[in-house]
Amino acid sequence: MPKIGMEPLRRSSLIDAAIQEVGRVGSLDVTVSQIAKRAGVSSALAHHYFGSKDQILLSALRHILTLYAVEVRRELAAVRQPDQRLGAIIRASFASPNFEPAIITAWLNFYVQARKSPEAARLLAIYQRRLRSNLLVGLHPLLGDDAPTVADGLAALIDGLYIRQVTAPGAPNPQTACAIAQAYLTASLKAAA
Amino acid sequence: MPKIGMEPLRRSSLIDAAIQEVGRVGSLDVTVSQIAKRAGVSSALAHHYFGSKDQILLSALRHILTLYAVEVRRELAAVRQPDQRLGAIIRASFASPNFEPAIITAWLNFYVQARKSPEAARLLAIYQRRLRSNLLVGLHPLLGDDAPTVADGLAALIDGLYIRQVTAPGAPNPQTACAIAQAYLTASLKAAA
Amino acid sequence: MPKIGMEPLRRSSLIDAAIQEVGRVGSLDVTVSQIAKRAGVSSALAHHYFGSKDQILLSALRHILTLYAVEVRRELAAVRQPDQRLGAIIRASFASPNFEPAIITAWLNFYVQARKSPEAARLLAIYQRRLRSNLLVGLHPLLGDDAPTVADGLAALIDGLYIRQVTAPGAPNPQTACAIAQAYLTASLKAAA
Amino acid sequence: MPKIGMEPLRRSSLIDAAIQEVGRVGSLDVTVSQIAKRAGVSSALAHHYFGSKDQILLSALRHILTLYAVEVRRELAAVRQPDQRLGAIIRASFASPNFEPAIITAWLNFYVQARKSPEAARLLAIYQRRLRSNLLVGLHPLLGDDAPTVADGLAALIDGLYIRQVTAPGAPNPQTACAIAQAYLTASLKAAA
DNA sequence: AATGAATGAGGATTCATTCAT
DNA sequence: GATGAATGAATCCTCATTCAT
Repeated sequence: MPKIGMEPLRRSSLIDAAIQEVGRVGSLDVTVSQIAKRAGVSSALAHHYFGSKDQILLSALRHILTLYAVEVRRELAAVRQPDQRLGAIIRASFASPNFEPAIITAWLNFYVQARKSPEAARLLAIYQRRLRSNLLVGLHPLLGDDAPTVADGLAALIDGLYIRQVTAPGAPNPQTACAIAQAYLTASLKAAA
Repeated sequence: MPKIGMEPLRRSSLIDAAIQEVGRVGSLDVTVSQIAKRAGVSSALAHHYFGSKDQILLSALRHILTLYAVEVRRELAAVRQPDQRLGAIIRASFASPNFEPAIITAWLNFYVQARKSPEAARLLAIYQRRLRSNLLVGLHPLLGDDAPTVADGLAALIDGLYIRQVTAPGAPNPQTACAIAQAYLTASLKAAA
Repeated sequence: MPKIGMEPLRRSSLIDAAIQEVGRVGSLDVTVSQIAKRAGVSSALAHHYFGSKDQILLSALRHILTLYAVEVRRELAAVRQPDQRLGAIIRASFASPNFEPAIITAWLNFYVQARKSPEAARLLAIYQRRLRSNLLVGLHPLLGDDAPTVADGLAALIDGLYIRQVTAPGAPNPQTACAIAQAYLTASLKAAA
Repeated sequence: MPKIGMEPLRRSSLIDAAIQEVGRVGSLDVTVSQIAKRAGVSSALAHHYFGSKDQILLSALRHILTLYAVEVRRELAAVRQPDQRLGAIIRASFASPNFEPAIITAWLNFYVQARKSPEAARLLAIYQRRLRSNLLVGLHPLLGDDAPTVADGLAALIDGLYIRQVTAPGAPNPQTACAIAQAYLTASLKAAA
């Protein structure tokens, strides 16, 4: 068993396991043992690699944010025209890897964790700033001074549609959710014109 | 000391204390002792009145939902014209008692709790249905078959604006948040026309 | 069982149990459970009253130092002539309550603990200062400037005789140990004359 | 890498590391990893060479006792007259290699370990017997039947002066400590005369 | 009605030790 | 010879909950 170079594999599978467990249990009240067992290792090993439960959860948060960032980058890379950037960002937010219930549940819980852990708060703030900035880049040429307000609205709408996937029974499916956000954008632009 | 009719007072102050503690700590990881201490009683008494910690938290959730329902009713009662119902509902969602950070934080945490506790899920589902139904009553005359989609969007936007108060640094203030939601409504109606 | 006013009784029996366990095991590697079990309570209760294992051990240290101080005071109170003070102090150091193996072992371990815990170091320093000061009060009229050196020697001799009770097989018994210390004093005075 | 004859070097550096760590931490609560890291090897290697943590500590104890024995032999070898043997033994006890804080702290802790480990107790007993015997050889010609008592006193005084280096703030420096022990000897002889 | 006393169950964390390479 | 990988067995500590008064 003990091969060399196990660390990255273990870290990765523990992070995955943490996200899945948070998704399964529905809260951050998961034990290190549960996470470790799902990853197929002992809880001692989890501590060996991460130092503490908090670090495991923080790494999981970082991973989730990375997944999201990857999706955004992928969608933006495919864009040819500047005015399609906004659509790309919206699509990224509803793309499948980020939109699984476990991931959404984890995300929801990390909103909570950010109220306790400064480091989690810092990471989420980075995400928030980046999203806002991305939206503004797309909105400013079209709306001028009205851009910030629409950006705030769009960000809130995306957030709301996102977490309602797991908090509101009968929430719209991903495609519909995406369409609602796109419609918000279209309507806001039309209203401003 | 043993006064008559202490029970409702005790229950009420314990519920308030629970909400404040959840708001202060930022998560449901509050101990019964913390809640009891804030309410000025022993933790044994908290159990005496509520039976368990879960029941305390559920009662707090019920209380929060009631506060919201009261606000909605108050706003709707002031409405004269049917087409002003939607504005009333939106206003209610951003009215001050519901919009304090402690309450929002508690609300956010109850979204989490609903993933673990069927009873909490049931209560939240009632709230979601009522909100949706209220919105549909106002939207249907104006939008026909498009009403459900706009209702979903509006509900999501309200939710998003709400939780971003505590999860997004630099989120719009209550008035602006309310204005954004109203603008969404206006724009959606205009776009449909 | 649950009567009122249990706290002082529990604290006292836990402290006794801690000293006995340290004496039995021979080191500070005693578990809170062992201490609690000997005191006839749960380990949770030990934590309830003391907050942490360190606090239990520190309280035990305080108790030991108090026992010693009591003995010194008792012997000094019985003294009529100033020049008998030194003999009283020496006697106190070898008096029976302080001279049980468990107590000596605990004392030895607290010397160790003082190298880790500032609070333990502080308490031991107080004991050292008080002993030195007591010795100097008696020695100064007799030896003048030579008093400090003899005081240091006497303190060291007492310490050495004390811990050798548990570290040197075949160490002199309490009476002999006491006589050795008294002889040291006599010889030092004679040598100075 | 695999060099021939690494074993004695590894063992030696691990023993040194163990003593230094015990001195640094102040107790035997040092981990094998800490010791191994200080010695620049993996903890697995430490086990490979010593078998267990206890064996590492026992070897360190043996090493300390050897250092002391070497010092005694050196001082005795330099002695010309039988009546100078006692002075030589006293000097050896306060000679620099044995008198570093880390060594003294380790020594103090080994007194503790002897209460748990029979093997440690055995080693310390050998040291105690040898010291006593050495002292008696020098004292008997001078004191006859009084020799054992003075030997016990001198041994206790040396022990006391020794450990007070690390347990009593403001303890006499090595030279003064040595002088105190010599003075004890002189005074005892004079008193007996 | 109210509480101090008490505990069982459980969780994070540490660490000596083993093993495959 | 040397080590990274891995774990079982503790141990401290917390907390919801119960109970006698």
